[in-house]
Parts: sequence; C-alpha cells; structure tokens
Amino acid sequence: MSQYHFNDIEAKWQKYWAENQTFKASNQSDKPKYYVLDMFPYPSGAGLHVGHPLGYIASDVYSRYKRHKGFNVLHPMGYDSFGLPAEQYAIQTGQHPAETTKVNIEGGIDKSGTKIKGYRKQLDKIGFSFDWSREVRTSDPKYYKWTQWIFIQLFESWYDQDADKAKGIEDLINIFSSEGNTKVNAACDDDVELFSAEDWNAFTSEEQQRILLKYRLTYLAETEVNWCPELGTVLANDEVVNGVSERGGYPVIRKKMMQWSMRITAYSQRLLDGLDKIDWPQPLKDSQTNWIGRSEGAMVAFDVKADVSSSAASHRAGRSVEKSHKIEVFTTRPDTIFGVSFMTLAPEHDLVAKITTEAQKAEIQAYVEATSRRSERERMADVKTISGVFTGAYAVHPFTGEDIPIWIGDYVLAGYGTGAVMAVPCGDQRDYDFAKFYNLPIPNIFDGADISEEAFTDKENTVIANSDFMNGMNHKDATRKVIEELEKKGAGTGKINYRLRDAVFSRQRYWGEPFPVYYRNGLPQMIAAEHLPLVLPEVEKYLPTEDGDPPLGRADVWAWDVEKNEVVSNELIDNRTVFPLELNTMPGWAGSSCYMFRYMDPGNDDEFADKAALDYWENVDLYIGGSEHATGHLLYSRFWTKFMYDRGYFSVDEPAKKLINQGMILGESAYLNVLNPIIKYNYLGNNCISLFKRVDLKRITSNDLVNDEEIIDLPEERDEFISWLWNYLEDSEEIDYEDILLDFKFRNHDEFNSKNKFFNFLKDKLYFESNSEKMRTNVEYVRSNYELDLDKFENSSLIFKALKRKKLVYNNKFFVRPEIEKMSKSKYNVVNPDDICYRYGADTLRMYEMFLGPLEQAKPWSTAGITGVHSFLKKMWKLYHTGAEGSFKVTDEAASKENMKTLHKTIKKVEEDIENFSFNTSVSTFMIAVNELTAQKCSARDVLEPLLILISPYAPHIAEELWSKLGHSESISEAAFPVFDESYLVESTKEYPISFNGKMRFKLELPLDMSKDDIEAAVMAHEKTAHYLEGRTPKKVIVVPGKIINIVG
RNA sequence: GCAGAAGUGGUGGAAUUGGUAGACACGUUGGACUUAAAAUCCAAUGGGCAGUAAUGCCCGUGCGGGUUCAAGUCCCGCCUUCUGUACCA
Repeated sequence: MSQYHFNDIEAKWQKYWAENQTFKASNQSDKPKYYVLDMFPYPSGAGLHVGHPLGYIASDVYSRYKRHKGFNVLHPMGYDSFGLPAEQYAIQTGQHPAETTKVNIEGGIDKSGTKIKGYRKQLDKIGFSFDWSREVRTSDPKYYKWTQWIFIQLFESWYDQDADKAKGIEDLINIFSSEGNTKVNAACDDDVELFSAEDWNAFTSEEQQRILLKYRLTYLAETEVNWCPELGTVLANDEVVNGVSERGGYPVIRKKMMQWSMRITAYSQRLLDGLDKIDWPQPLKDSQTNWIGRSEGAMVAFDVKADVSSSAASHRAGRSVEKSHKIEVFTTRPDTIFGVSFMTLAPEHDLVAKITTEAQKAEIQAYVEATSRRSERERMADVKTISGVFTGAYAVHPFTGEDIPIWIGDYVLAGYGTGAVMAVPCGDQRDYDFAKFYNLPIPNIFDGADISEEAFTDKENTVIANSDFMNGMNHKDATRKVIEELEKKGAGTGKINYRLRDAVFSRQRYWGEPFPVYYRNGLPQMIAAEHLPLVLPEVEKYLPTEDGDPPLGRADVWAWDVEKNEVVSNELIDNRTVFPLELNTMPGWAGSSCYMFRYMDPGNDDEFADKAALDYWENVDLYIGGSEHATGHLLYSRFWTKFMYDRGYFSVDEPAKKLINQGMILGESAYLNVLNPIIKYNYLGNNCISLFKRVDLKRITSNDLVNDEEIIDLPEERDEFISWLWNYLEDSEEIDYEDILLDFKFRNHDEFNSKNKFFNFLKDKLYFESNSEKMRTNVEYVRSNYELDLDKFENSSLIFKALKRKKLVYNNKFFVRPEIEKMSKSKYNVVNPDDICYRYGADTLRMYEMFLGPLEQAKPWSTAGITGVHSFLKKMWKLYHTGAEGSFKVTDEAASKENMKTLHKTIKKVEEDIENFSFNTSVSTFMIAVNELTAQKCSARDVLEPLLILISPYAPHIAEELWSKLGHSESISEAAFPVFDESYLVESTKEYPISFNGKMRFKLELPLDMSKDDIEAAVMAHEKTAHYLEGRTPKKVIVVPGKIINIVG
C-alpha cells in the first residue's frame, strides 16, 4: 500500500534539486532567455508568514512553466539586508547588525537566546526553483562594492538636456574650458552663474570643483530635508506619510542639512515617457505619474514696486531703495494673467522679509511665526481655514502696469514651484476663496462665465475676454500667445514644472553602505574604484555621537590615506595625505536599485557584471512584488537603470518589462469577548458602587453567548464575595477607604451579628453589572471551526491564564469571532508556512496559496480551506496507485477518447491560465481533471504522464516523485510542456440550452453540423416547446449554432 | 477633492469575445465505514412557493434606469468599500 507521504517525498526532492543544481541558470544557452524576479526580502528576525511567499510561489510557478516551455530561465533570490530593524536591535542589544542579519538568513541562536529558523530554511521548505548560486546580499561588502561604484559613476556624470542623456563629467570640463557654460543646457542647480572659458580657466581648482558639484548627478548640497528627531535621521519624501515617519510614526520636521542628493529630476520626463513602454499595472503607473507630477505652464516674473516708505530690511542692508525685487511665479494658466488681482507668497518665501512695509511688519512677523510653529501635519490637515496677511507691498502687472497687492498665505507651499503664486480668483478656486475672504477684487476675464458663486476652472470651454491681445481666444491659443508676449518683454517664458524633487541620499545611520568619499578642504573626493569596497568600520555603539554626528562618527579608524589608499586611524588626519571620511551612509534603496542586473553575474569582482551577461539577459521579463514600492524602489530603480544605460553599461533602460503586484494575504484575527463584571450594591435605593479588585471576576465569554453590556448573574461568585467581605470586616479594624465598608461596620445592624444573617441580608442587594471588551487571542489556539483550544489557550500566557471561564459557556466550548486584518505578529494572527508544510506539505501550501483567489487581489487566509487542496493531492496520488493494494499502476494501453478529451481540455485551460497569471482557476482545472480521470478509471501512461508535467509547476514534489515512478531518471523540470491538440475536443453534438424570452427552460442534444433551419425545426417540433409556448406563436427564433437557441414570443 | 480598483450564495471565488449565473473548493446537513474518534467515501446544498413525488413556478450578480432576441458582462445616473494621492498654482 503506497500512501502519499508528502514529508518524505518533499525532503527527498528538495535534496535532489540542491545536489544536482537543477535550477542553476547558465549565461550561455541556445534556448531563448526568460528572467523571472521577485522583490528580494529584508530578512527580519520574525521570519516568514504565509503571506510572504505568495508572490514567490506565483513567480516560481511561472518559472517552472517557462522551463517546460523550453526557456533558459533565470530565477534568482537574495536579501535586501541593510535596514533599520537590525540597527535598532543592535542599539538595544549591542549585537552587530551583520551577525543579526546572518542569523536571520541562515538560522541560529541570537543574542537574546531566541532560536531563529532562518529565511533560507523556510524558503527551502516550500520547494522554490531559485538559482541559489546567484544569491546576493546588499550588506555584503562584495556586493556593496558595486553600489559604491555606481555612486562614483553618478558623481562623475552630468546630464546633457540637449542630448537628453547622462554624460561623463570630463566632457563638461572640456566644454567649460573651451567655451564656458553659457551654451550648456544641463540639469543643474538653480544658482549657477554664467562664466566664459577664460573665467573657467582662471578659477582655482577648488572653485572649479564647487561649480562642478552643481552639475554632477549626485551632489552635495545644503538641502531642506525631512528630519526625524526620534530616529535621528533624514527621511526621503516617500518615507514620510502624513507628516510622520512611515516607520514608527514619529514626527518629522523640516531642517537644512548638508546632504548627498541624487539629481533624479534630470530624468523626470524620461521616467514619464518610459511608462508607455513597460507592461506594469495601471494603478502603479498612475502613482508614478502623479509622483513625478508634470505640469505645463509658464514662469512669470513680476517686478516689486519700489515703495517710497520702503522696507526696513533694505534700509538696514544699506541698499538703495530703488533696487527692485522680482517675484517669480509658476503658473499652469498664463492665459489668465489679466485676471490677476493679487499675489500670494508662502510665509517662508525669501522675499517676505525684504518687501514687507514698516506698517505691516508686526502683523507679517506674527503670521510667519505662527505658521512655522504649526507642524507640516497640522497645516495639511487644516485645509479649510483661510488665512493670510497683506505685506503692504505691490507688484507691477507686466502687461497692464497696474499695482498688484502682495499677500502671504499658508495655502501657498514653499516647496512647490517658486513658493509664490499669481492669484487669479476668477479662475482658481483657492484664489477665489482667499479673495472672497479678504474682500479682494475678482475681475472676470472669461466670456460668458458665471463667477458669482465659484471660480470658473473649465479649461476646455474657456473663452478669454478683457485681456487685450488674447480676447476671444481659447485656452490653448491664448497660452501660446501670452508666452510669446512674455518672452518678448523678457517677463517670462514657457516652462514645464515637475513635482518630483531630487532625492536626498544621505542617512545618519550605521547599517548602510558607506560613501566612497573623503573630504579635502571640505570638498568631497571619490575613492578610486580599484580600492573599493570601503568597508563599514567597527563602532562601539550604533547611536549618533554626542555632537550629533552619525554613528560612523564613533569610528576610530575612519580616515583615508591617499598614499597608501587605505583606511587608517583618525589620529593620522593631517589634511595633506590623510583625510576624514564621509560619516553618512546610503539609504535603503541604494542596494536595491540595480540588484536585478547584478544577479546576471553576481560573482564578478572586476566589473559590475560581464557585458556579455548583461546583453544576454537584458532585463527582467517578469517582476513580481508589492505595490507599496511604487514611488520608492520602483522609481529609483528605473532612474539608475536609465543612468547606467546612458553611460553604456546596460543595454536596456528599464529594469523590468512586465510587473505584477501580488495582493496581500490578510490574516484572520481571533477575537474573544472579555467580560468585566462589577459587583454593585443596592441599599435603600442608593446605588453604592464597590469595586473589589481583590476578587478577579474578569472572564472570557464565548462569542455566541454574551454581547455588550450584558447583565449577568453569578450566584456562586456573589456568595464567594460575601463570604470574603464577611471575613474582611471581621479581621480589619481600620477601614477608612471604602465607603461601603464603613457603612457596614458602623451601622451595627442586627444582620451583622452572624455570618448567616449577613449573607441573607446582602444576597438580594448585590448584583452584577458588566461591560465587555474585545480581546485578540493568538490564532494558534483556535481550531478550524473557530473553537478555542482551551488547554493551549490557558497554558499560553499569564494574561490568558488570569481569565476565568467557568459557567459562562455552553458545553464548555468557546468560539472566537474572526475578523480580517493585515497579517502581523502584533495582531497574533500570523500563520507560519513551516507548520503548514509539516501538516499538509509544501505542494499543498503552494497550490492553496494559488487557489485562494486572483494573484493581484487582497484575500484573507483561512487555514480551514486548505483540506480541499490537500485531499485533491491525495486523490491525485491515488489516481496513479490503482494497482493491487494501492500499488503504483500506469499501463501502456491506449487511452480512451474520454481520457484524451479530459487531458487536452486541461492542457488548453492550464496553458491559457498560466499565460494570463490566472493561477487560481488552473488549480480548479486540475481538480476537475483528476475527478474526471478517477471516474473514468484512467491509468493510461499517455494521459497520466503529460498530466504530471502540467501540474509540476504548482506541485513540483509530487510531480517529481510520480515522474520517477513512471521510470524517468531525469528531473521533470525540463520535460517539454504537452502540446494541445484541438482534434480531441471536437464534438459531433451539442447539448443546446433552449431559452424562451431569455430564460433557459430545457436542453436538447443536436448535431453540431446541423443547419440553422434544421435546428429551428427540431426545436419547434420538440414536445416541450409546445408546453412552454402555451399556444402562442413565436415571433422570432434566434439560433446561434454551437451556442444557444432563444425563442421569442 | 482627485485618480485607480472592486461590489456575485453562509465563506473564498468561477463565468477571458454579451449566450445555461454560482465552476472549483470551504462550510453546513444527512448517510456509509468504525467500539469511538480521525481519515475516507456517498448524497444534498442561492432564496422562496406549490406538490407524496417526479417536477413546476417566481425571485435572484450593490441601487435606479436604458440598449438587446439575450446583460454579472455594454451605456447613463447613483450608493458603498478598498487602495493610492492631495492646498501642486
């Protein structure tokens, strides 16, 4: 009797695959290539739960399918192992993050004594077809050597906007020395000044370096950053959510700091354009598009009117009062420029202090201060309150020459555009509201628009009026015309603005890539690539220094000797040959931005990857991962890939052709009712409340038994209580803290003379009142029918032990209430894949995760449902073991027509499903196939052999086992996918559904080659037709051959 | 507010081009086997009404309309939920 011993079978084949390196991909092959990638995980100590492998299983099914289809498949895995949790753990325990990381990946016992199974072992149990020979870890110096190398390439590059690509910095130096920078159209800082070739050549080397820093694709600059004091680090925009840190939820403030930045803005347009060429989910593309935030419009400069009374600031600066200021604004509606009736600056705008008149100074200052005190979060939350202050200054309208009052208001953001707007109240709702609130004029410059209630914002139906040269024009023409006029006057120009900001690249942390940078006279210098990696130094503590330097400031050996080309002790710093090294480290996304390319040649120590390997694998064909990386990893990765393409390292400019976001698997939390009974005392109509904490009455209740605010009766507890109270009163002399006790003590009732009387007296005056609260319990103590396993529950922890349970249940059974939530350790609802593998097997886990629902959809996990898939695999095992006493039996007899029909139906459906990533439906298809073949008592090799190949991507272990029982000595993984043959499905008859007025009434089997007329005749002749017509004559008979017949009448 | 996705039995979900709504599972109920339990197997299972029964009829894909011989699917207008994003000038 051969039974399905999945644990043995799975261990056997996992060992086989590892020993034979079955899934090792070669960089040379005659087969077409296919690259399937999962987003590599951060190896956390908590280990995997069943939600994590979902995407890995899907990509594994697809990889195995592609191998069967004859592709050379690259399917690697690694770890994004730099990160905050290891660092915070290091701060708490002193354990080096490298050790924590190693244990989390490879398993072991960590410093606190906790046994960690390790990511790798957990992954191996699920039977993935990863090529582990290509594993990468971002925190491995052999790997981050190349992250540092890419950083240097970015430093040594600038962006030529005319050629629309990144070029080497030496090109730029050549241009500067031969013709200056006047003709250079580069992505650079806003504050570059023009110089000629002579100027350039006359500059000192330091001055030249400072200028070049404004052009490099990664540059050092004082930037306003998101500073999180609690975490002691800056955060990228995408790491800040609603004004607090994404991780931990700590407040984030704006602060100016010297930081490395990445000039991602140079790639704004290409990052947008590239989206059209890649097959990524629309929501993800939309969020990248929004994040980049392209808007077309114009820059307009308004002169500030020189005022006689003038500003105090200018006086103090000793400048001439005539010196005029300009306010630059960005607008998407330059066509509405004649509707400008005021301007608004952000309170933080540089000009505010300079232009404010003496009279308005106090009010403006108060407002600016009030705004700066409000956190970013408050400002964002409060969008309805309108506030602002007049500066007293006026700007001059570039066309009409009219005076325009300049206000400040916090609805204008310092961080977007120029931090100033030209307010057109008739055409913008925010300007309109502001104008209404402060009684500013609202001139109407639209033909036929009603602006009595709200602004007219409809671009498409705009006809401009009261606007001089634009009168009668539509939005498009007027915009073109006004830009032309502005340019003529030198007052403005057309401009495309992006919301995307340059990405801050410095973090004040320990556990990240060190920058390959040292400082000479405060100017950053790159360490030559041949001396990389620059390895993280040892520090005593992983905290910032007392001076506020990052943790690397604690390293004693952290200086660069330019002669020896090695890291030396800080004591040797002389700023001649030994210089201080950079103290910041790189952010989390540094290591993940190009890792998909490093997999192509991960062992290469001489270059990032061999050119031939890069050319062969191109980029990822299928990338599977979570949508939470939309504006982080996936944007940065596209940026770096485009850069590497520009510089000739990569042959493609996108990291992944197709991307799928797998939906989250949600957990099913188990909630208990906890009843909190309070004993109350009713005497002479007064409710005296007494809460005796010494008597713990808290108890759990079965979910189906007690609801909120239930009043309960607990006679036994009540008696117990009275007895306790009696003893208490007897024993204690001094009772001065409980009113009710005083009441008893001094009343000296007859009832208090004996315990018996006391009992009778109190009995009907005491009652219980309760409130109930929800409490989560660990799903590990819950059976599949939602019944609580009381033994496990009570032995689990002290909190649970303290909850008494007697009498509040029927039949001593508790039921929990399930609730769907995100699966997480803190919610006690995690289900461990190891447990599932142990109980049901990896094949069951894999199939069940696919069976749960569409890959991209969020869906709840329910362990109860897994038995369906498990018994399917057992049934399949039986299908191959129909011999005597359940022995293996497959015959070489010819398969029946029925058998072949089932097989080919299954081939067709499964192939279509996999190609469409509809894995859930192919699992049902397998179930149907096995059910049918079992009913047909099929044991033909011609059917059962191809069936194994079909199912092998989903359930590879059982497939390998049965494949070897069929007599094969090679692994099933390379077996050719069965070819669908239509001829097996051709039918001669069809069971037509016969409908009357669209309602299906009965079925009729008719030959498929029957003509329409014959079909109609056959249907009309049928006895049931007459019955359903009830004597009526049909108006029309619709016959769709091969599909349906509908009789109307 | 804006953008995107989605609303189908007790539950997860099928129905890919408009053509038999509820595939495949879970759960539930009944039965077989068993000392018993587990496992396994068999049967029933959208709701309602009528009938001993075979069966028949009605209602059913968030709501209200529409197009069509035929609508879960297409069109118009709503409602709800989820996700992302937001004084973006």
